[in-house]
Amino acid sequence: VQNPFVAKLCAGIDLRDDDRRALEAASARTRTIGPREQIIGEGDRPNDVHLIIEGFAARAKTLPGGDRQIMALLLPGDSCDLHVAILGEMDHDIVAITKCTLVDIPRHVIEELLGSPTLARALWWSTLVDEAVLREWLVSMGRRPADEQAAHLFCELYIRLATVGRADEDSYDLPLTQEELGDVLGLSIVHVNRVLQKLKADGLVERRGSRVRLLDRTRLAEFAAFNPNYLHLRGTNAGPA
Amino acid sequence: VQNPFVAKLCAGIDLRDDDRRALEAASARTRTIGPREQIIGEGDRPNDVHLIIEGFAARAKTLPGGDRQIMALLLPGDSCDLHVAILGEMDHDIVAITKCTLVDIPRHVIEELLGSPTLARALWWSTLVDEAVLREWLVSMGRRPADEQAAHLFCELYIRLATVGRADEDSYDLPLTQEELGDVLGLSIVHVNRVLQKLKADGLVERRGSRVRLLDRTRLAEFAAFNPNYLHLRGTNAGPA
DNA sequence: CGAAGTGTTGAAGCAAATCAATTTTCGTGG
DNA sequence: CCACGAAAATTGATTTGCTTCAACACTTCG
Repeated sequence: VQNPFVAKLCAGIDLRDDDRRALEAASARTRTIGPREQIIGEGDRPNDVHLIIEGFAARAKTLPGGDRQIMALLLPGDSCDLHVAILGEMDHDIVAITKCTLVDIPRHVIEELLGSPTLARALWWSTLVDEAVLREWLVSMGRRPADEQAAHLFCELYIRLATVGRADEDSYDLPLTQEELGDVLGLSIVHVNRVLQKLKADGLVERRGSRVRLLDRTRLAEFAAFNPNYLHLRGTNAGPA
Repeated sequence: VQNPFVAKLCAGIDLRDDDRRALEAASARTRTIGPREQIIGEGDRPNDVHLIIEGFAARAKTLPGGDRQIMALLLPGDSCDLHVAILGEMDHDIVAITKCTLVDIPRHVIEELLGSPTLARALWWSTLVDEAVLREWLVSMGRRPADEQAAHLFCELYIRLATVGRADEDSYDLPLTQEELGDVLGLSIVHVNRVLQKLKADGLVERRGSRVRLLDRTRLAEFAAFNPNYLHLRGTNAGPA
C-alpha cells in the first residue's frame, strides 16, 4: 500500500475498496512545509483537518519557563486535529520536525467520509489509538526509568512505522535531534545522550545518524516491558513491509 | 443540576431539554461497588458503557515490577469506556478508589443517544476533553517539578469537581491516599508526603483528612502555571455551585 | 484492645539535571 | 571542493530532586 492513511487505517479496521479510494481521493492535494515550521498553534481554530503524508511532526506544549514537552509524534498517516471541530480551539501546538508533506482536508469532505460507516469507524479507531498511545507514554514517564522508557519508545515507533511501510526488518529512520528526543521523553539533552549510549552498549539499540537499528527486538521488548496490545492492531501487521 | 453527566456535558455543549431528559433516563438504574473493586480489567470486552455517578475511580496500568500508574481520575459524570466498542478490548484497568455509584448503559442505548446530534456532539466533546487532560498530565509529568505538578492537579480537580457541583468556594473532597496520589503523580509515597507539606507551608494547599482546601487560588494557579483552556469549558462554569 | 492501613520523619543512595567545555557533524557560501 | 560557522553530539564534574530503606506515630475499625 502506498498511501499511509490507507495503510494505517487498514491495520486497525477492514476497509472496503471504495473506502480506500475515497481516502486516496481526499488526500490527493498535498503541500510541503519546512522543518520547525508550525502547522497549527495553540488558540487556532483551523478550518481544515491536517494529515501527515510524509515526514515527522509533533504535538507540543511549551511552559512559561521555556521547557517544552512533546505529547505525540505524528508519523505518516497520522492526523493532527480530527477533533478540533468540536473543541473549538487548539490547546497545543503542532510543529513539523522534519520537512513534511501534508494534506488539508476541508471539514465538509471529512463529513462526507464519515458517511461511510466503516470509514467513520476507522477514523474513530485512529483517534482512540492516539489516546492509548498517550496513556502508554504517561505510564512510561511516570513509572519507567529513562532507559526503559526510551527502549519502549523505540519499540512503539518500530511498529507504528512498519504499519505504514516506513521500517525494514530491524531499522527505521527517526530524524529527531537528541534535544527533540528529550522533549519526547521528558529528559535533558545530556541524559538522552547517555541513555542512548547505554542502550547501544547493552546491544539493544544503535543509532547512526537518523537511523535507528533494533539490534535484538526480543530482548529490547523484554527490557522495556513492551506489550503492543495498546496499539490495537489486527493480526500480525506488526512486521515490516 | 443534580445529575453529574448532565452537569458535565452542559459545561461543554449547550444541551436541549429533551437531551437532558434522555441522559437522565439512561442513567437512572444505578448500582454500587466497593472501594478497590475493579470495574473493568485489561483484556475485557465489556458490553455496557460504564458511567460514574458518585465516587472516585481511576484508569490504571500495573507494570510487571508491580509499579502502578494512574492515567486518569474518573469523577462523577465521567465515562469509563465509551470507546471500547471500537477498540475491541481494554488495554488497561479501571478500578474504584472509593465506594462508587455507577450506571451500566447497554450499547444500544448509547446508539440511541447518539441519534441526537447535540448529544453526539456532547459525548464526543467529553472524550476529547479526557484526551486533553491526559496531554496536560503528560506535560506535568515530563516537565514540571513534583510540587508544581501536584499544585496543577489540585487546580484541575477543583474545576472539574466544581462543574459537577462537588466543590465549594475553596475546597473539595479528594479521598485518595498518599499512595494513590503517588500513582497519579508518578512519585513515591514519601515524596508525595513531603510535597504536600511544602504546599501547605507555602500557604497554597491544605489537606485535612480527605478535604483539599485551596488557600490561595490565584497564587496556586500562578505557581502551577495553570491555564484551564485545555478543559474546554464554555464561559465561566469554572466556579463552584 | 490490638492490628492493619495510613501518614510522618530521618538518613543514605541514586538517577537525572545542570553547568561547562570540547568535539563532531552538517549546511552553506566562497 | 574546501573552509567556515552553526547546530548537534559528547564528555566530565557537580548538584539536586526524588527514591529507598527503616523506623515510628496516628487513626480507624473489627
